[in-house]
Amino acid sequence: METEKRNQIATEVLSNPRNQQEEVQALQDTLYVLGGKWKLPIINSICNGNKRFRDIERSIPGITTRMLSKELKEMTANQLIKRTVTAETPVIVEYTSTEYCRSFGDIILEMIRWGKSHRKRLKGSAD
Amino acid sequence: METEKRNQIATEVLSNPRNQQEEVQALQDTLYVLGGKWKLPIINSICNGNKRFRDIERSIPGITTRMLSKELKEMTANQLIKRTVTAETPVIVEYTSTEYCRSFGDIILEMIRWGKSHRKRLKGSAD
DNA sequence: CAGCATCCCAGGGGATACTG
DNA sequence: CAGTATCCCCTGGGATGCTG
Repeated sequence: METEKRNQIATEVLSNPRNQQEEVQALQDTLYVLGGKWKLPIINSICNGNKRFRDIERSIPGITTRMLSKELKEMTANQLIKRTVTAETPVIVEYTSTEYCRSFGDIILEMIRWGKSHRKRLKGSAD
Repeated sequence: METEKRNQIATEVLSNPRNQQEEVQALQDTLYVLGGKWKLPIINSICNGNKRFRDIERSIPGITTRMLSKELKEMTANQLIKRTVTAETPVIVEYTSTEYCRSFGDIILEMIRWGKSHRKRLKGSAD
């Protein structure tokens, strides 16, 4: 194996230390926005067309109403999603994704792809 | 705006409910492996060629020795990185990425890209 | 259905100090 | 340099129950 050859994620960009600082910051920014266990699954769910509270809830294994409620509120405040109330006798609330929200699409796709590729490893090997 | 047109991240795949279950699971798997504040920055750092403890530490703003130590140990156990001891008078330890580790490359790239694009928004708007 | 309120706990994670 | 050890706090997040 070539010890010389540095492990690099990308090409020239990352080899520049000056750039690396930027990269790290950018990465941490993203991690900050996406922090927590549920934001990405929620975004994913809504982007997939789920609009109603219960629908979203059911589409995400393991989430509780409390968490969904909290995140939804926070994400609405952060312009990630839009909350719309339609009827009011039996209240109908709908959540939809904003452009901002959809900007996570590629990240989510990559993560789904990764998850699929490595599913066996998660089960196969002892922790 | 077309209410008909579902917000979709991808094309045909996601429109199938059967598939969606898989996607969610895959997403959550990935989130599980990558959980926490530091794993991705650490992976990124090591993949960028940082090998020594101090170097990695310095390359990640905000991380503490404790956290780095903990994560490094865990990630070594999980085959994400490899730990090699060279000299022993002044102990020299080097961390290098495994193939498995590098499989996160695309995710990291996407997140860096996102972070760069949305930097202004993070500062511009009040939380 | 669409949530809010409460209770409660594990553990993620920071600060600081110490060792080989 | 390369960590380990403690102390300690906060909050993410689960369970459960209640309201409009």
